[in-house]
Amino acid sequence: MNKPNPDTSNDPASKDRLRLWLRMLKASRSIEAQLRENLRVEFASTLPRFDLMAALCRYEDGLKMSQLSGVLKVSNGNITGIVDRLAEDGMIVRVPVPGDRRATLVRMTTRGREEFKIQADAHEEWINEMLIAFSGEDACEMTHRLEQLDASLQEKST
Amino acid sequence: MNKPNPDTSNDPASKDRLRLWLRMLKASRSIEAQLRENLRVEFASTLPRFDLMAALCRYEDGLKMSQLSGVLKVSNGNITGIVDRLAEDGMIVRVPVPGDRRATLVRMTTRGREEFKIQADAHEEWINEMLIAFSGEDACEMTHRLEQLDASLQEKST
DNA sequence: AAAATATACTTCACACATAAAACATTTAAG
DNA sequence: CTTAAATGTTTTATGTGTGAAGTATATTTT
Repeated sequence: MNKPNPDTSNDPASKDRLRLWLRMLKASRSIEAQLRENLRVEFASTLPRFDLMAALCRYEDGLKMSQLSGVLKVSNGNITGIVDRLAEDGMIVRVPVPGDRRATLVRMTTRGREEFKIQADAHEEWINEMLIAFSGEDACEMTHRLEQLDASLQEKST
Repeated sequence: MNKPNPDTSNDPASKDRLRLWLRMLKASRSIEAQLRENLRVEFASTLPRFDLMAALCRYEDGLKMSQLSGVLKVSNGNITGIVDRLAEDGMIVRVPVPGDRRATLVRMTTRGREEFKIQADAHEEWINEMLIAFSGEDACEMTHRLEQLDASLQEKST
């Protein structure tokens, strides 16, 4: 009775790691929820739209649908819908790729770039306020640890 | 030209905090995606279902819909759908609340409790493997920092 | 060059997620 | 006691998110 599961009882750190994950999940959900709310209220937009524009802004020449899907790590079908709506709003355009009629290039419009600049500045300021509990140094150290985690996660999936 | 936004240029730590957030988001999305995949493949289930059962298991007497909504911090309407599907699968039951015909109490079934126990053990082991890059001590320290963040976030929203 | 494969994207069926409106019931006010 | 306000839940409209199937076009094999 009350015997812990053998798999996890082997590793006394298991509970500590679980606690860490639950904390991490709570913190990131909480921040994400606030960002979504801010984007909705201030810019009538959403996080996926913001993320997609952020990705596109890093590539002056635009990205193909499948590249967007890879960069944002969401499914192909999902990208279709987000691009549809952003295109309707005139933030981005679909451009045919010469020499390959299957593919579509997606590029920011001038209006999209202007609008994104405003949103990105606000976004940085929101984050700055929410993470005010971390000094610059604290933040760098946490980032470093999370980079190690990321490296370790990539290893496993390879 | 090239003048940084005045709001954020005031605080030199702003960029460090933004980097931290992007890392945190990447890490938690990556872990969440793996958990979702595991739940789907191993148990034909989802993270929202798992979360709801986890919440319910902490309350032997069950929870009302609105309490579930509060504990899980998702909208009322959302809870309705997840409860519908879990009830269809016999994991939980809706029980009328005597004296208040508006409310419904939701409780785990015996089968639900058995099934959740299996899933929760697997879940802990998945997390243990994914966070293997952190020693028990590292994990505790990170948890501590995230708790500080959480406290700071709660403050602002109050 | 015809047939098999691979690639790029969209569509589909489903499960979440939200805010807002609708509905039912209870409680409070006058 | 009857209306008004508050509470508890569901419904609706919309926007993600997924995996799998479908369509169109390119590429490779034979």
